[in-house]
Amino acid sequence: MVVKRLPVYLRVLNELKDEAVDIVSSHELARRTGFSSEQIRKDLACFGALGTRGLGYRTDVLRERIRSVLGLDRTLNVVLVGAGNLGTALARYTLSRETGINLVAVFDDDPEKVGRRIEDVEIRAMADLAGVLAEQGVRVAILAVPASAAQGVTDLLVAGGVEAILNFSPAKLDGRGKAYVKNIDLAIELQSLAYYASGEAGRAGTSGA
Amino acid sequence: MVVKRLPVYLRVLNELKDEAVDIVSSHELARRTGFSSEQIRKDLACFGALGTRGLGYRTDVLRERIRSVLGLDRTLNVVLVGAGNLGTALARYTLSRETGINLVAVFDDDPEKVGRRIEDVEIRAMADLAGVLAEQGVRVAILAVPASAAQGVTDLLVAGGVEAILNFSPAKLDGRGKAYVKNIDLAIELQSLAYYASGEAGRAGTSGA
DNA sequence: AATTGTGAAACACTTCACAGCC
DNA sequence: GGCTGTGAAGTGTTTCACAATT
Repeated sequence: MVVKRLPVYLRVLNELKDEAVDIVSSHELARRTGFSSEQIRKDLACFGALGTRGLGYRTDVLRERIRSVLGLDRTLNVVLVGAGNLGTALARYTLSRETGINLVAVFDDDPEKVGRRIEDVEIRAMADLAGVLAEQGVRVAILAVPASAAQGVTDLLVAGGVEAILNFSPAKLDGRGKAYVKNIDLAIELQSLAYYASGEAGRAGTSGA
Repeated sequence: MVVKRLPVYLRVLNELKDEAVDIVSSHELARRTGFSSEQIRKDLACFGALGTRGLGYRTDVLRERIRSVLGLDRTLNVVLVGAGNLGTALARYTLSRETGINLVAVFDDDPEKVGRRIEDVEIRAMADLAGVLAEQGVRVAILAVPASAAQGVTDLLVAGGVEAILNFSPAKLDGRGKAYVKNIDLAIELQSLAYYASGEAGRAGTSGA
């Protein structure tokens, strides 16, 4: 799928911007991303011819185009639910990097945690969730709650208008036909690694999620 | 790819074990995993016919078979490099769950952190890395260091015999033909979500990594 | 000469359809 | 009747080969 590669292009384009490189070829992008040059040309062609034959692609044009396609040219308000170890780390990670993503609030149902801050974002009670979603026009959420609570929280998020959920809990979630759910299950990733370390797989630098 | 689904089956089989269910059909597995029943039968058939026609699969047999295929029937020693926010959270996560994975050590190059403990695992200096890898027969590593350090650490890990690396740093890593590298880039996942929240994508519960 | 853009071929993965079995 | 196992068809993605452009 194309969309998984776009943020990779964006990362490289940001690096190129720092290096003050104006023009880049699909071959150079291939070297830096690990994708094939043909695939890169196909990807880039699919949102309008941008390159110049014999020369390459203008980095600034490409960067803005990808940001626009991803919707990162508009501010993206995100909430995180679950302020445990993983949730807190994810919050700090999101806040610390220039990803174009604005974490507006963190929620947890533990009264002990409510009122604390992660950097300058307050941890709020679940009761406030619907209000914040509506007020801030939040359409993306990160979920880092126990599996048993995951579907319930998902339903609250969907009811509040959230359209995309990044789910770190080990549960199969139903977006109720309204939200896209992307699962990242760390236990699954670790257990998959066991397989690759057992010697069965081909040895190659593979670009995962 | 089959191997990404095996840990999902394993999770469901563990749930079924808790529920004292002895036999399960591909349809029930489909309901619980979100995969299609045909796909499940194909997956399970690929490591030997295990089901009984008209009945289903024996959960205990299936569970042991999958654990064996994944290599989880043998103890899997894992190290983690990088004890920042994310690394620490990953360490706690790995230690807190019954994943069949044994975190033997955490490494960091910050002298401030060396000597501290995460649960009962000590944070050690990078200088100790090669020794621990050899002594404990470590073949899997988790990488949560800044992008700039990632390839250097990868080379140390590969030199020490590591065969699979779960990489959380935003960098394309080269396993030098010896190690399988699986990337999980949180920034990429978040930026991809922006796309799905912009209304371009079909609305369905999608099972990601 | 170098590079993009793209139809065609190759490949991988998923779904369909149904035979075989309990 | 219900379920597994599987060849065949379908679908989506990647690679190949090369024409078109600067």
